[in-house]
Amino acid sequence: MSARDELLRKCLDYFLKHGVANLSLRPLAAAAGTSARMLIHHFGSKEGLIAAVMDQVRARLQSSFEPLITDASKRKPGEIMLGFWKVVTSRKYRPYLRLLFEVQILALQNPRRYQRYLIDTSATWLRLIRRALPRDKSNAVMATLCLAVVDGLTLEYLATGNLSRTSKAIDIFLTLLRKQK
Amino acid sequence: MSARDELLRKCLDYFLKHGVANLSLRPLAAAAGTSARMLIHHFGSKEGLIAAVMDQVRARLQSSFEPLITDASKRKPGEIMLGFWKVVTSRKYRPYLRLLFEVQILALQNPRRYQRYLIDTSATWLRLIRRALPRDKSNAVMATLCLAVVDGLTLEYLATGNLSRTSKAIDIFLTLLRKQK
DNA sequence: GCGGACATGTAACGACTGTTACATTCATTC
DNA sequence: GAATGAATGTAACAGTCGTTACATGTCCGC
Repeated sequence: MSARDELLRKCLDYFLKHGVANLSLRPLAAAAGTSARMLIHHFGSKEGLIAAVMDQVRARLQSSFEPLITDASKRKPGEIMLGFWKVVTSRKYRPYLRLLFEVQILALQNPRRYQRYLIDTSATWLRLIRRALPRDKSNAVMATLCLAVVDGLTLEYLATGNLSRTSKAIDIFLTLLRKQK
Repeated sequence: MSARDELLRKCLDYFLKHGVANLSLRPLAAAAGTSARMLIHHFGSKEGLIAAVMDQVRARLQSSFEPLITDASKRKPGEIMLGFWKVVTSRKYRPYLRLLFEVQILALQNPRRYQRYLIDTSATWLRLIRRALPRDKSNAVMATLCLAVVDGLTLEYLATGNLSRTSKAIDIFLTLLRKQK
């Protein structure tokens, strides 16, 4: 593993802990056991560093959702949504989701700087959900609703830490979906 | 209207445009036609300024949702949710919602600084929705779900600007709710 | 042993940060 | 009319920011 990769890993850890909104090179460098000088040297600029780290975030998340994607055709929609919810609320991925939401919100206020990190986020997830739903004319809208439910409940879970109530809400939603047919 | 109130109004406008994450006194002062010196003089500190502005945001939002709250008992749950959706997606309130989401996300990474601005946000809305739903044992969880739907769809709407698709998703959700009974 | 590319440390640059000291104006009150 | 206190302008403080110039070290191919 190259020195740059090692550094990238430590930077990712720091991002997951401290977010990206108020990121400052010197404290990050100190935590990673190096200097701001070296961060710029390896990543070109602060922008480049953020891009590299966020690419890493996206890669890790995508690999985590890969099983859900590949097995999508063999499962019921409800199972897939529950699978999503399990990953999204696991302690391991909590900081990742926090980071994703942070970038999404920052992009709302500062599109020029952050919007590029959103390219895949919403569209990819929407596409995935659409594949798991019946291919009728309401497919796109229904996928929008399912994504919104997971998003909204994830946000509520991150804010309050109340896993029980939010998980029950997912269950109710899946019940509504079943009764619909 | 006192000079402070006038200043506060201009600061609020600036917050709605530029957010709070990367707020800097000097550009804000320039936009408000004053100096950083005077901002500190009137509000004590940057912290005090943010608190004053966010209080203003909360007050304006609450007054906007007041009709929905007072008439809640006379309407069907679906109507109330649609009313919420109308307010939340109106051009006028778009920047307010952006700001609210921003503060919520910032609070996730920096609770000490921002959590106080969240005190009412989630709990108040949840309480309101609960009052509009049947008082059965699933009341709290159902309210959680409804709030998450509005939250998730609002976020999607803010990010993509696609009002048609997100509005249709709300409609589908309300249809699911009606079929449930 | 030598040269050359790369890694790294030190220190600094200029810009920007919130905040404050000092001076001045202005209106009001005794 | 003098005095007092608030409003405001100017300039600076000490600190942090991303970035860079310069020097030193370190390792590899020849």
